[in-house]
Amino acid sequence: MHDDKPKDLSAAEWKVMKIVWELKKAVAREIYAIAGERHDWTAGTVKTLLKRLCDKGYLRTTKVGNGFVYRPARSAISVLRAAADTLLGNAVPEASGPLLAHMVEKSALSEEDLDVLQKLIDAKKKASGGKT
Amino acid sequence: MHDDKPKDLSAAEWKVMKIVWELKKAVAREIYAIAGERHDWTAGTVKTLLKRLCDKGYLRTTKVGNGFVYRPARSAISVLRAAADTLLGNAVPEASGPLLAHMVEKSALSEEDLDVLQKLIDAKKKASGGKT
DNA sequence: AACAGTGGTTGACAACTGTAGTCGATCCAG
DNA sequence: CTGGATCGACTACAGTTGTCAACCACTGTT
Repeated sequence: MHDDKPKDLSAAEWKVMKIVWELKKAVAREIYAIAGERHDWTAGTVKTLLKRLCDKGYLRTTKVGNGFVYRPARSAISVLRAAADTLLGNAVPEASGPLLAHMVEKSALSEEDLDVLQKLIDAKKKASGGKT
Repeated sequence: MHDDKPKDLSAAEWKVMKIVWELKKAVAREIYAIAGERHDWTAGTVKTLLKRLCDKGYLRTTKVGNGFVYRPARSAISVLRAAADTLLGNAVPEASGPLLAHMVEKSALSEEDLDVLQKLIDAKKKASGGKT
């Protein structure tokens, strides 16, 4: 296609994306409602953001009746990963550890998530442990 | 002064901050040099960014001779934490686990960092393990 | 004291963002 | 089919960001 360089999301766009990721698919009205509640945005504002997100390739639409059904064109996790990479790229290396620690603390993680992380960390320890 | 609401850093500003965080303190010339190498920015560009960072309260300056010595007004880790919180806030909850996993994989972590994380995760597991 | 360098301040300008209203097409109820 | 409700496209507009050049003040040198 042509999303070679996926343009980054702006703050407001993230918020709209979050709504759509949560709903998985949604029509305008639903999005306006949640966005209105959550951020006090008028429909006009959300319209613009939806449009921009379509243009940027983050949303796919299918015509239905009067309007569209919106659904994510990219998974939340993949977009988040990219954002995380940027964040890590901005981090001075000594800060990565504390940064990760902070995030782990702040996150609500399931047992499974914790297991996965635990294993990952174990593996990393073994891998690096081999140094003199 | 006026850092009630620390304005967010823009992408370019992060890059300059990173340089200053790395150097801990630096004069213009040093920053121009690294920024030039790293991002192909002209001195003019960096000047503007430095100015904006001062205005936003991210850099403190002390007059020395002709110009300033720049140094971070906020620690890298605290700024990163804030950015991380934003990121987590943008994440749909199911994604936090995978997100963290991705970041742990991608980061270069010291043994100590790994220890800290391990303990954190253990603690979390125990805390949540008591259910059923 | 005059000058060349270095560096901060300003001004510029296009692109992107945040916010939102208007308008014409479309759909549903009557 | 007619009228009201929706919805997406388009327009608007101020503020932020990315990029820089021009200008001016201060420094250190000769």
